[in-house]
Amino acid sequence: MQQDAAKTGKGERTKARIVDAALVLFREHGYDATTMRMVAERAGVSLGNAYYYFKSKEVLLQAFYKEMHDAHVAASQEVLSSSNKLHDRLLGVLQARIDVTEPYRRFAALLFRQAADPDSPLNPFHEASRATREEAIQLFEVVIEGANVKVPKDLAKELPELLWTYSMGIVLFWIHDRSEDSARTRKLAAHTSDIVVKLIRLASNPLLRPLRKRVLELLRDFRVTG
Amino acid sequence: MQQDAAKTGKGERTKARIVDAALVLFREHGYDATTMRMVAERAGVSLGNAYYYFKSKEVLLQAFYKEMHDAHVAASQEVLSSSNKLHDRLLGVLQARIDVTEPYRRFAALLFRQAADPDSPLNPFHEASRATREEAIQLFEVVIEGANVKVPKDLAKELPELLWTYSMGIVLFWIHDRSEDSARTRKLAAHTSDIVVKLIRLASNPLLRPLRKRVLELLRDFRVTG
DNA sequence: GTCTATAACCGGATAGAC
DNA sequence: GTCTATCCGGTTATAGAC
Repeated sequence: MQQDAAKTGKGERTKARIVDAALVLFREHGYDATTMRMVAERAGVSLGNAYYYFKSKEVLLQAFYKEMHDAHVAASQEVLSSSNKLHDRLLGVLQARIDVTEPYRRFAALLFRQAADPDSPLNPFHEASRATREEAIQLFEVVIEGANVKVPKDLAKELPELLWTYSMGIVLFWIHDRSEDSARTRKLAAHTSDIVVKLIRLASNPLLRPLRKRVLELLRDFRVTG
Repeated sequence: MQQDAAKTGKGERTKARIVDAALVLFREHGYDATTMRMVAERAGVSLGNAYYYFKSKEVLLQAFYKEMHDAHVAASQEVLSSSNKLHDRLLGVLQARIDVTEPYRRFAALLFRQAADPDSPLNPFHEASRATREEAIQLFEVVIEGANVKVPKDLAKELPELLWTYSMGIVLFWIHDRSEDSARTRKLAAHTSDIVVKLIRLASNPLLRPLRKRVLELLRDFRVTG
């Protein structure tokens, strides 16, 4: 938490060495085949020492997740700065994620599995991962802000989180997608993003205001996240 | 696979003893705290023997899942035979599940976590669990069949699976729900089931036929299940 | 070929000395 | 903060009984 920018403490460096070792080994052998003993050895520390810094093997995955997220944001910049069409922007961000995470599909499955566990720190609804989640949602705020669409204020407020949820659905599909170069997921993203944009327009229709109000209220009331 | 109805083979009985032991211990101590050695001892078999019948600790959970499903179907019968209103029937089935599974919320989380793994036999999209999944979807077929609603044929065909998916969403919420007696989930089910019924009516509107067609086509094309 | 038992392995996790 | 030694439990190898 607190940390001198000038001299990075010894602990910090050791910790970084362990993370680096884990990332390399995870990439090379996969999560299951990578043992904590291997991680410790590569990092040049003892097994017990590795556990001093990381309570479990599982939490080492978080580092991996963070890395992927950063790469995703970077890869999204191109579309986001070149088009103001909602559909292009949304689809572009989805495609960027596939591009970036494609080599790590098996990993993503692990992350997803853990995320499904209510008690896991990786759980996206969990307090511990609030920051990560909010960062991910922010990306969709940018998607909307830069698009030339008019949506009712009430909907606009919830839209980023809704789109994030939608994108999580795409990820879920992708995890099960065995097609070459994730072609099926790419197709799915292309088709559904178009529909999502249409649904946003539909939901913005004044005639549907009562239903929309109700759904949005529900979302607020039952948001799992505090 | 093949098995005489008359004399249950010795193996069958041993297998049953192991499942029974596991279910009791899981209920009593939870999944993690229950060791395979405990299960074996309680079943009166050796550890190796338990593994002869069950390839892993994980597959023992399937027995638990099956038991819950059967109980859910049974508990659903009351509403299904007493009302022909779609909303009542749908909500009734959702409530029945909460009633039945309430004591096992922590378990359900484990099942869910495993189900999220593409390679797990518990994965609802996995070939191995096709039968279980179809059985679950069938329940929603009954929900619709006995209801006095008119929906376009194309939608009717997909509706059971759609409702099943919706119900899985409720389960996901429930897993994270820490409220007394799952009160929040019950409220969520009540509110959303009402909205779902309204959405079905909306989607049945002739004006929305083109969009509906498109969404349904998408569902068919991208069904994860073969 | 169907079933059962014993012993060992392996790796995640912890205790406690320095 | 770091190490060594150890535990613990899922899983496997293997040998033999029915």
